[in-house]
Amino acid sequence: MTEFTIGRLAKQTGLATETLRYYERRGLIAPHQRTASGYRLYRREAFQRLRFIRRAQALGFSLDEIAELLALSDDPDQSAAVVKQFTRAKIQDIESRIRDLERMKRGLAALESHCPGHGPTSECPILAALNAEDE
Amino acid sequence: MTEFTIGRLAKQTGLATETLRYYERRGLIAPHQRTASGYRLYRREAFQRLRFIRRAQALGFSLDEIAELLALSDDPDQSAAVVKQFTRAKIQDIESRIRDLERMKRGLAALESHCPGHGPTSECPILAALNAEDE
DNA sequence: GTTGAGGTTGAACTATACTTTAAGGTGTAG
DNA sequence: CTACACCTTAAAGTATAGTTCAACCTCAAC
Repeated sequence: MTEFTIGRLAKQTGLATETLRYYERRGLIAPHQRTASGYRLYRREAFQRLRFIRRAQALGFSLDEIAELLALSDDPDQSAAVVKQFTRAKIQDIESRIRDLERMKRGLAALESHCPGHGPTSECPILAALNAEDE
Repeated sequence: MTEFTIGRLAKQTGLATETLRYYERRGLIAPHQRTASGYRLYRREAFQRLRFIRRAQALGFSLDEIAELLALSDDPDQSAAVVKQFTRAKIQDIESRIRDLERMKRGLAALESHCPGHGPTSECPILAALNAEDE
């Protein structure tokens, strides 16, 4: 069997059929053809494409970005330089998000360490800090 | 002047009037009273409450969580223990997100270091890795 | 031939934090 | 008295990644 209905593809990839149709609307993956009655038929390449999507998602790329990556991958005239630049930008984006989260974590940890963990909220240093006049 | 219309409160806090109305719908802040014609009137406490919201947001709390924090702050019968637990849970949440991002970053950095940055996409190791058969 | 699993579509819903729009009332300065 | 800035509401739109729903069609088995 070299062709799969959407349900088989879904079962084997662990995705929901609705997700596959959603990816199609987003331009990420299309069935190779349709049956006379309109059923989607996918070939083995679909698994590869979905694996690409899954891996790229795990690396932090959005579906829009993945669509761009797939377009680059599909077009032999494109340069690897574009992909590298894309990757670098994503690394910087992630580094920036990590810095934001580290800052939040430090702020929370400082508050948490001052809280005795008992008594009324009126004496809670965490709430006091959020309410404080000074900056 | 001890009372402020929504526009004045917005200007002084840097928030949009729509955002203030949105916060009201979300149960975060309400005007002290209304004029006969329905205009919202806020008192000085509103600035404090909005500062609380801003700071809590900067620490990574969602508006729903901030609503809970404000409710805890408003209720003298609540224990500081709840706030401390809340803060701990948020720290763990943030640590988990940082770990996810670190993992992504390592994956991207590994790919990026293998890419020469020139040549056709067909020879791009980044795309190759995303397409690769093996796990 | 009917039942049940699985397929089709478009639209609406989820979560988060707003922003925008539409249609209309209010307050004040000239 | 008429601009014009500012206020009101409810509803819809934005971005992201789907999920759920309604109404209907198809395919294989019994």
